[in-house]
Amino acid sequence: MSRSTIFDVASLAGVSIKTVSRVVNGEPNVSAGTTERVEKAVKELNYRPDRSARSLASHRSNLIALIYDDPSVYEIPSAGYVIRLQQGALRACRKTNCELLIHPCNYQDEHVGTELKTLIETVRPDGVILAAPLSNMRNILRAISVTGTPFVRVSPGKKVFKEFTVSMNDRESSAEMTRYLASLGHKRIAFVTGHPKHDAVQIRFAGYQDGLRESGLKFSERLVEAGDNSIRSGEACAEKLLARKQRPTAIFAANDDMAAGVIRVADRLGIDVPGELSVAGCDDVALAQQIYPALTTLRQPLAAMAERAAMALIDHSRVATPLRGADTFAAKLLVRESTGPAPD
Amino acid sequence: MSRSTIFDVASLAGVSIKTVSRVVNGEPNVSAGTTERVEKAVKELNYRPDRSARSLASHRSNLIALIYDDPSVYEIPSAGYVIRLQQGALRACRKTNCELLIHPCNYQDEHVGTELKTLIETVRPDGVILAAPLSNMRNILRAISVTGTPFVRVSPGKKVFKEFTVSMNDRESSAEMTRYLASLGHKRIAFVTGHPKHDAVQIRFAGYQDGLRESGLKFSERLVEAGDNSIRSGEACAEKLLARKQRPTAIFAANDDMAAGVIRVADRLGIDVPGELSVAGCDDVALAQQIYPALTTLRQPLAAMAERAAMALIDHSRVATPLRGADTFAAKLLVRESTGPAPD
DNA sequence: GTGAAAGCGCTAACAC
DNA sequence: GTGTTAGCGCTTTCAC
Repeated sequence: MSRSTIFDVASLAGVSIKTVSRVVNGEPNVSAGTTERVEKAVKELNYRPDRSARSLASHRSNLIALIYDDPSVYEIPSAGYVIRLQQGALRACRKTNCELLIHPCNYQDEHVGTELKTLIETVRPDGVILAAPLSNMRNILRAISVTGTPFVRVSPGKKVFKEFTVSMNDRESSAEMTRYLASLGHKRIAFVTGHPKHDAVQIRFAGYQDGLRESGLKFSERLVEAGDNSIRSGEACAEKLLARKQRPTAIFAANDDMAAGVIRVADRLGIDVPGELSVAGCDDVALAQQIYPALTTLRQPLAAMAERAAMALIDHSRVATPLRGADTFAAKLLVRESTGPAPD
Repeated sequence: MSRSTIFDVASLAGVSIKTVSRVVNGEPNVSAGTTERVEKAVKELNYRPDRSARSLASHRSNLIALIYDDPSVYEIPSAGYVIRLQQGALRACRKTNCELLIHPCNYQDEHVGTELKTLIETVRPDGVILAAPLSNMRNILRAISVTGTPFVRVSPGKKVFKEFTVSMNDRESSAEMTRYLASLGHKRIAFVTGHPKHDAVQIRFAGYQDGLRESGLKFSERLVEAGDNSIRSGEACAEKLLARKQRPTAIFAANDDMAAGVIRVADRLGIDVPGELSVAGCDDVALAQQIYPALTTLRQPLAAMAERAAMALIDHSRVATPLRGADTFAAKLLVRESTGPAPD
């Protein structure tokens, strides 16, 4: 059985192909009776509009491209990050009959810009979702801009471009976490900063400082160590922080991996978590629930963010809704086992 | 600047559109000089063939669909599994100018069949990659079969259908792991079976028995416990196995999660791994390297398998190469910290 | 409210 | 080797 076309439906329903097109696309100006007959014919013939023909005629591909940094298979955090982005974007695509094209790439590659430009010119998606850390990089943003394809940035740290952006309220959430720790009685709350290139993670540092201030604690550089987002760097920072004579009673790390590193070191040093030391992270990666004690952390609503991004792009391509400004999503503070009252 | 079409290239190069088409598609029967002029024009105009027009005319979508069970975000093993599949399939797609469409779905949903049928009829991919555990399920296989779209099954346990299949040599590899444990001097090697619906995992049990036989050890049902692939089930099995008076000195689990559960229980019971008990898993999920001691395991070359699957489908769609039989990929035995010589 | 006609940009089939 | 001609199955435009 070869596929039925719009002509088959039209002749079965006794109408013109244009009317079928109207019904199929939910356009107005079709009488109820006609609509019904057409729908019956569609069902009877198991008719599905041909994507290619539709795209060719309408100049819309109904394709959304999701671009992200290629996760190393063995870095769970990235794998989970990517999966959540995909899940959110797919949700929007399914609602709207779009398809999602995924494109992992290496943000350190000096040719990414060209690669992405070629990709977009070849595929011609209706919109592009650019996930962090790619969404911060000027060379990448520029390469995509020149194609003229609408794009949305997910979790960019700085709002350098004017394009639409979805992000978590990193600063407020980090302040909230800090206040939460202070509310447990902690006075010496340390912070482990993240990779300097990862802006979102930098903003959390500012939030930490806000939180201290709001809790009436004062900031001290002796309570800050610089990591690079890796577990190992978290360990290194923890070793320094826990070697201080005035050792912190709480450590808040700019991401979960580093927080996991902190816990690991505490374990090695025989420091009880959370009895003697509270540890908090950020991101709620899968690891956060696997380690012992399970990590108190902030969950970035990534799927919701990606869904919003995809939806905005699709709307924009169909009804030309504007694509500017920023949508902020509140992080959720997940209290688990790694935080508790400050020791006396 | 609006996109240039094949006509623009043709007129700039002073040839017909058919000649441009020939050059762009690498078809024979074009003189070197003409080819050169056309290529120059292509470059000058930054011409990219339009996917939709091409698909419409050629009846090929240049789309490959990758279908897999939707990973729960917090189950790392699945996230890593999916990412590896995607990476492999994408590799093949990039080499061949295809695009990859991903479609996570819930294999327990009673309507998956219909869902996938609709997906395929709507998208019309040139081929479908079906990953385990979906690749075993008759209702799903049937739904895809009726669409007539070529498909490849990844890691199906049983070879029920005649379609092309890529898989790991589960049986041989499990036998190898068992022989490896025996070679360390272990006499009582226990096995934790996996979810009865997950066929690949079942075959490992057969491989375990092969390995015992090949090592001159005899099989005993008292050394087997039935799990369901979850960490928790691994813990339950370990509790039973380690409660035996004649306790095993090695436990081989049909997947890594269950092996992790075994290690967790050993830890709780104060049994040293690998001093008093060797533990081995299967799959090399991310978790395998995160736990302490790091898990000795078998790595399924998922990315290579998915790449092969995608490549086979693309070849098939372009040059009608047959799509039958099975490709087997050897697993890699990764010796890490959880296995060691048998205690005296 | 409905329809006719003209493409969208390419490939396929065949002619030269 | 190269060109001509017809579609592919839809949307768009405009007429009624």
